[in-house]
Amino acid sequence: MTQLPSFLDEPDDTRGAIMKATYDALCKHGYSDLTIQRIGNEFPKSKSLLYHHYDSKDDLLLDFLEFMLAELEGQMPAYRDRSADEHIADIIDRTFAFGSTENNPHFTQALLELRTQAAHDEAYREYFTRSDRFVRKHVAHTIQSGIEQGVFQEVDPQETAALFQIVFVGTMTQRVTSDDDDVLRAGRAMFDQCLRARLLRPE
Amino acid sequence: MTQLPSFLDEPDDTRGAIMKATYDALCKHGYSDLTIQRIGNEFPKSKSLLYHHYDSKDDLLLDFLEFMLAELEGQMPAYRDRSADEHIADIIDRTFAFGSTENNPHFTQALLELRTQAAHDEAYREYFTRSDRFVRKHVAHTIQSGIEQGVFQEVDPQETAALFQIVFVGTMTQRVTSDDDDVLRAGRAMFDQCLRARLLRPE
DNA sequence: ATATACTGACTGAATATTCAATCAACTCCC
DNA sequence: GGGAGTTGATTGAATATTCAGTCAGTATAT
Repeated sequence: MTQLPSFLDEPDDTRGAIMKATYDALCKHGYSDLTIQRIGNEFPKSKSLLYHHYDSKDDLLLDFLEFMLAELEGQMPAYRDRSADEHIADIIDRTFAFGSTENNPHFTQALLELRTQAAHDEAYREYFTRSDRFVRKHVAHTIQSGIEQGVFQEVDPQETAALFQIVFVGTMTQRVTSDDDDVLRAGRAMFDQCLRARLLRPE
Repeated sequence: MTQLPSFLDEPDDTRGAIMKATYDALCKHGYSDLTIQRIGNEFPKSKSLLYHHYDSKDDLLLDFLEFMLAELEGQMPAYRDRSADEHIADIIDRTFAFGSTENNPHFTQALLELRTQAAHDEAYREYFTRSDRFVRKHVAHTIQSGIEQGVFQEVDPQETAALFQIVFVGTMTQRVTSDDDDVLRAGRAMFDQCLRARLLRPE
């Protein structure tokens, strides 16, 4: 039942099709073995067409990165009418479910492969720095609300969000690069306990 | 003052020299742009010699991975005669210092680049799965001691070690792939607080 | 008929790998 | 002790493959 992310299913426009092809090729071969040829192979149209829509391989991949980050940010759950602790619980759920067998493991893999390029590529690093900030702001804001609502103790929202960020990328990296599936389950259990101990207001 | 890791300084044997050359080339160009030619450029001897010692590029890189993991495991601080909470504090220190500007940022970068290959390379994944287990066992053992010594509350050592693992890879990934240097500082502050709240026995 | 989407064949550069040939050291026999 | 054979380290040049990018031209839709 592990299917293609919906946002890539049956793309109608050419760009969508190219994104899907890139996604498939990236998952199949990994970033370091990702070639225009291989993207072309996953693409219903011809390889040359890619150059009709993009100036270069770099150009294409940068657009793909933008596409992926937009999707990631779009997955951020809306605050809506829940209480802050329910919302935080949801975020934790999603953090640890991110990339699990039921939920697009390949999306996570692709994202990590892109992310690692940031080690050497200035442009990539800027994208991720920006995207991280967006996510952290969202989390910090939720924490802040929780404090105001009186459900959380008085913690520093920025620092808390930063820890969430670290745990998020840690989960992602761990899931994609290790076979040991118990680490995430166990780590989450302890993370829950720790957060409860520090964050939740005793009733 | 950010110098070469000592374990790569002035290698006397050929293998050591190849490892150093590979390390240098990897840091300089990144995994996806790592070529035999470039390794050869960092190598005092000729490029062809690499094939005398290794069957293929893959073969060489796999040996390099083994080399790096051995080094990583060797960096694990010894328990010695300290109390468990001092030792844990040391581990946290090292976790968040890992790859910081003073401490071989390139080593961390290289390690992450290798690690990401595990996403689509079975052999790499096995190596990291094993290495992770080694580190977790060490941490779990320390926690266990702490509980027996009465300095820690009764937590599950496996779960605690798992959280350490996630935070460790998260720190590593974050440091290498983002420009925002405050995340680690802030995340650590909150992690300290959370751990204290859950782990430390109130005096 | 014009522009836009699209294709398959092609190219030069880069890349991994191989090869034929030195060279230095070591062994073994007399 | 010294020559003859063996082995491993080393090299520069050669080979086969892969890759990003181009181009001349075909289809298609307006």
